Amino acid sequence: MSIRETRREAVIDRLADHILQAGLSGSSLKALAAAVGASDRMLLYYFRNKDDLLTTALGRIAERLTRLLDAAAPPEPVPFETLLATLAAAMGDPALKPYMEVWLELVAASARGVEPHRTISGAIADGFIAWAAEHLVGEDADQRQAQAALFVATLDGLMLLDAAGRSDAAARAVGAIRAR
Amino acid sequence: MSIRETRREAVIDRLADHILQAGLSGSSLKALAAAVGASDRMLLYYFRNKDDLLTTALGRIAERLTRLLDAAAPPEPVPFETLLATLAAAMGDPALKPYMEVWLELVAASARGVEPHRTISGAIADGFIAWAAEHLVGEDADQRQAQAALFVATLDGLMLLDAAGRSDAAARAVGAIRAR
DNA sequence: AGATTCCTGTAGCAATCACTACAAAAGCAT
DNA sequence: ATGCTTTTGTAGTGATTGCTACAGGAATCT
Repeated sequence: MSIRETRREAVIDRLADHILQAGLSGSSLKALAAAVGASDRMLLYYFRNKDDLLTTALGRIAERLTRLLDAAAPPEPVPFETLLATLAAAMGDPALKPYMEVWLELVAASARGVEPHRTISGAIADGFIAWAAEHLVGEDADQRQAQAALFVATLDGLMLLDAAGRSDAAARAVGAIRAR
Repeated sequence: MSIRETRREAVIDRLADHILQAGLSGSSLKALAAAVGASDRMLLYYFRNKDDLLTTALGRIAERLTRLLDAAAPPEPVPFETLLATLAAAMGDPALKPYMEVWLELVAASARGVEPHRTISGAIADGFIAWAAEHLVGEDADQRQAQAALFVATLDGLMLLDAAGRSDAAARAVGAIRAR
C-alpha cells in the first residue's frame, strides 16, 4: 500500500467520524478538512471531488453500522417482535444515534433524487433488509424477505418518530407491537 | 383584512406550492420569490425572516395534507391492517408524494435539532398520530393511541423505504402485514 | 546532478446564501 | 397640493459553497 493510500485510509476514518458527529449538512469541505487536520485542497487531492469523498466516507460509515448492528443482534434468528424490541432498545444507544441521523439525511436527499445519495441509500436499505432477513425466524425465504422489509420499515419509522421529537410515541408504538 | 394581509395569504399558497414541488433544499428566498412572482425583498417584507416564512408556509402545507388524508381515509374506524393498506395505496398517489418528501426533509433537519424544523415536525407528528387514532377501531383510548403511534411509524417507514428507492421492498412489507 | 513526478500550501474563483440600507414610488389623509 | 405611511426596486453586504490555478518543495528515478 502506497503512502498515499495509507493516509487516505486514515483520512476516511476521520471523515466518517466528522460526518457522524456533524451530519451531512455540517460537512462542507472546509469543515471536513479541519476535522481531518488538513486543507480542503488536500481532500480534493485524495478524492476526485466531494461526491467521491462522500461515497467513500459513507461506505465506511455503513461498514461500521453493520458491525454495530451485528453486535446488538441476538445470536440466533428470533421472531419479529423480539428482534424489533431488541433493536428498538439498541437504537436508544447514543452510539447508534448519529448513524440514524445520517441515514435520515441521506434518505431525505435520496427522495429528491440527489446523487450520490440516492444510490448510496438504496444500497444501505438493501443491506438493512438482508441483515434483518438473516436474524428473523421463518422457513420460506420469500416470506422472510417480506418480513424483513416490514421490519426495516417499522424500525425506520420508529426512528423517524424519535427524530421528530416524539420518542414517547415511539416507545408506546413498540409496546403496541406485542399487543397486536 | 388589509390589502397586505390579503396578498400575504395568496403568497402563502404559492410558497406552499413551490416548497412541495422543489423541496426545502430548493427553496432559497430567491427561488421562492421567483415562484411567487415577487422579489426576495418583498418576501422579507411579508415575513419577518425566512424562519417565519417557512413556519407559515409549512403550516399551510400541513393543513392541505390533513385535508388530503381525510379524503383518503375510510369514513368509519377500521382495523390497523385495513387502514395501513388503504394509506399505503394512497401514498402511491403522485399528489401525496411531494408531501412525503417535504416531511422527510423536515424530520431529517429536526433530527439535527434545526429550528424551526424541529418544532414544526413535532407538531405534524402529533397531528398524524391524532389522525390515526381517530380512524382506528378500539375501545381503550390509551391502547388506540399506542396503535396510532405504531401506525404512523410503520407508514413513515414504508415511505422511507420508498424514498430510498426500494418501493418494491415497501410493497412486500405491506403484504407481510396481513400475514402476521 | 539533473530531470521528473508527487505532494501540499496560498490564494482566489464565481456562485449562492439570508438579509439590509437607501431611496423612489404609490397611496392616502388633510 | 402637502405631508405621512406603506409598499417596492436596486444594489449591495459579508459569509460560505465546491473547486482550481499556480507554484514551491520533497521525493524518486536516471
